[in-house]
Amino acid sequence: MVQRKTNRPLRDARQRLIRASEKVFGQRGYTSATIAEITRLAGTGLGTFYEYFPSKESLFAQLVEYMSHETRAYIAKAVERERTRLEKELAGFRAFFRFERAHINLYRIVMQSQFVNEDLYRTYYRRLADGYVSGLADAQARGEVDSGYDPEALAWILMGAAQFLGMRYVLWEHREPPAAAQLTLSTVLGRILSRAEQGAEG
Amino acid sequence: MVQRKTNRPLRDARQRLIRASEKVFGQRGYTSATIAEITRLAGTGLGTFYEYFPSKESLFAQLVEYMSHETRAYIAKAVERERTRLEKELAGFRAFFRFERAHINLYRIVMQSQFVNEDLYRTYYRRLADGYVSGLADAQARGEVDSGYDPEALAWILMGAAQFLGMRYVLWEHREPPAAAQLTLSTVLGRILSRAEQGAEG
Amino acid sequence: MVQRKTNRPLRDARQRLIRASEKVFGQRGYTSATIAEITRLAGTGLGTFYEYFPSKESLFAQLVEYMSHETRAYIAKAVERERTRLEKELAGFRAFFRFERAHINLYRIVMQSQFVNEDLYRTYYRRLADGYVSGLADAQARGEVDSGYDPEALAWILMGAAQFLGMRYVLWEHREPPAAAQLTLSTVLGRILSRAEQGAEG
Amino acid sequence: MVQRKTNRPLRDARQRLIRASEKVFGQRGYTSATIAEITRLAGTGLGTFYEYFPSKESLFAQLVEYMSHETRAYIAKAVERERTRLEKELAGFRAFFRFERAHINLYRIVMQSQFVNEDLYRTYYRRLADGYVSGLADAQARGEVDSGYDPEALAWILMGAAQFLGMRYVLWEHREPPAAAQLTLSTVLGRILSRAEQGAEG
DNA sequence: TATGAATGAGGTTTCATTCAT
DNA sequence: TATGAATGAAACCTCATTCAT
Repeated sequence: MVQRKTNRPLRDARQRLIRASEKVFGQRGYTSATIAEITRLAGTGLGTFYEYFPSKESLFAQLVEYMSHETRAYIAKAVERERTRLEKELAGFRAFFRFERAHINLYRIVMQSQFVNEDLYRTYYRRLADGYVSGLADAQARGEVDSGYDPEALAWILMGAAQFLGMRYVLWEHREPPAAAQLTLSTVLGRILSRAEQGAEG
Repeated sequence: MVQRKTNRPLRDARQRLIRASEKVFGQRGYTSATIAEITRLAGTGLGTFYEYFPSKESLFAQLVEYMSHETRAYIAKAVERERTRLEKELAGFRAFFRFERAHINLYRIVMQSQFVNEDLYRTYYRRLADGYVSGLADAQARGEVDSGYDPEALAWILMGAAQFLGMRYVLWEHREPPAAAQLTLSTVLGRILSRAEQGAEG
Repeated sequence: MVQRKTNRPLRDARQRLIRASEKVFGQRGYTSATIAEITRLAGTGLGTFYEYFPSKESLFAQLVEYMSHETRAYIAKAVERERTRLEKELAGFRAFFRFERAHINLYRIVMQSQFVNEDLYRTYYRRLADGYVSGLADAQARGEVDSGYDPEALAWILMGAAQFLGMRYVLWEHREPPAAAQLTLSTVLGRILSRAEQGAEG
Repeated sequence: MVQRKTNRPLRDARQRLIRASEKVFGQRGYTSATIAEITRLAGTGLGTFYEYFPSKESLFAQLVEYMSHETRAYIAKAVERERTRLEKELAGFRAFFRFERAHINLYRIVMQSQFVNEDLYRTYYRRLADGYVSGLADAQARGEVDSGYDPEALAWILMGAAQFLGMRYVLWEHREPPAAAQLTLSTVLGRILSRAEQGAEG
């Protein structure tokens, strides 16, 4: 009852759809993004979307998962080259800024996930936090970091700092934090991560 | 079906709508929230909504604006009682957690505003940052805080820490950060905000 | 984000939708029928449909329910005027043909219900059968009808006869069964419903 | 994913598709049935369907045609062994129930055809009726059956009885009509088909 | 001959907004 | 001023059919 037109084979339709959806989700937001716009940008037919993804939300979730792995892998690689906890943290922050800058649309997607499927979002940060927590706990065990800290709380403090600096400079101004900010950041990290017991309140 | 049928002016219809929308936006999210649900909860007719607000987005924006003032006023009041910058910061963080806990729905609204109207969101944090920046700059001028810091960067670092601790404990677990986290927080703030020049990198 | 045009008040929108849907369901069939065509025929906006019915299937089910009540009420009224079981049966058959003729579209809807929601369909005939069964059992108790019959089986035999004559003449040729058919029918009913024990096999 | 990958001709692909479609049409219904599900069940590629059938509707029509021949052949064979009209009718009814039970899916297909292509359905019953009509006319000519009957009307009455008993017991309860129903049926047929002129109304 | 990726028309449903009352 | 019935744009998703391989 319904007729169709042509069907020239597609190259890499899946990749093209992912790439297009990154852009559309990132710029329009999850709700305003439409499958039609994604497929238009990808140069595929509308139905082709559903050859590769079972639903709009599913693709979105895949994108968040992908970001989760990529972010952590990228940061982990940058961190593993460093020696001290402080150096590792600094390298981690910088890697995060670089990565975010290279994937601004994907980053917006992570933030959106809060309102699409909160579990996705929590899992994203929970996993990121776990990396921090174990790194900090190790450093504490080695006597490198003040053992009075609750590693969980410190992890979230550091993630918050990274996220907000990233938002302020990378997301909003499309650049990495300027020199003054980077210097402030390293001072702050240096003070937090030294072993000296001074400075702690009662 | 059990609604009022007369046309006599509604006592505080506007306030009731705002209150209802707070809840609905906070729980359903901006997109899933419907005017119908808001008016149902407010006990007004559907059309009444448009007597007080020109659009859904407009109400949402007002809510964010409202949150912006309330948050800052609440924190400012808590802070002004304190003497040193460190005490002020600690009091500020704690006030923030309390406020967030008392207005969880409103808080979700702030986060959503990113995807409804990004300006709202930026303005919210920009204003919050401005408070921090001037407080920090004053403290630096008084020699109370390390003058090497870029106040802007430090403000975003501190806001990030507050937001993420708040998200982790208040938003997700509906409680204020536990003692260990609070202790870690005060240690961290103590180290960051002391004047001592040690600990800074390069 | 979406603007609307006008909204002249509608008279009897619900009734107009029901009437239109009867026609569209009856002629196009459940699946081919579209809400758009129903509302077009009813002269309402598309969205108006959902002011009165929660879904396409729901309206369809209501139509079948409605037919169930109407058919039985109509037949019951025709039957109650008659004295003997045979007269009642004959009157019932004729009432059925008249009713079917007056509601051809609705009748098609009943048949379709088999493939939309089988319970609807079964319930329709189950209820109709129950009426037959109790009428026949009463007549048997009074000694008016051969007590060797299984009333359930006889009910379905009679319903089948009515349905198929109705289909053959009313549905397909839009007329009541011609005289020869009516005569045959009354002969057949007469033979079946007489008390005489002759003629039974085994 | 575990499908054949070569292009060698499929053994009986056509038969396999027919068999599969029988099941899928019978269980899902015409509209809900998908070509993809049919080919999956048949173990052929999706495109292969169109090597053998020009369209979904065409296959469906073939199935109905097939049922038409099979039903009549099966009944005819059962009937031809019997002598009297009454015996033939009884044998015909029983054959019908057996056949229906063995082809429940196909039977649903016949009922659906009403809403796919009404001609298919009418032809199905028209042909079945023709068999009855000529059998009854012959019996009337031989003086075996009351010559006052309109054979056409009687044919539809008998078909209706068979269909409804079949629906009630075979389709819905997956068994042949129980003894009491069979006895009632033979009594009814016996009374209808005897030559005696008594019992007719008016 | 056999395959399955590609296609897009078409359908149902939602909901912000309007406006006659 | 308060109301809610009316509206239709817009979105997601399905699936029969085509055709390059």
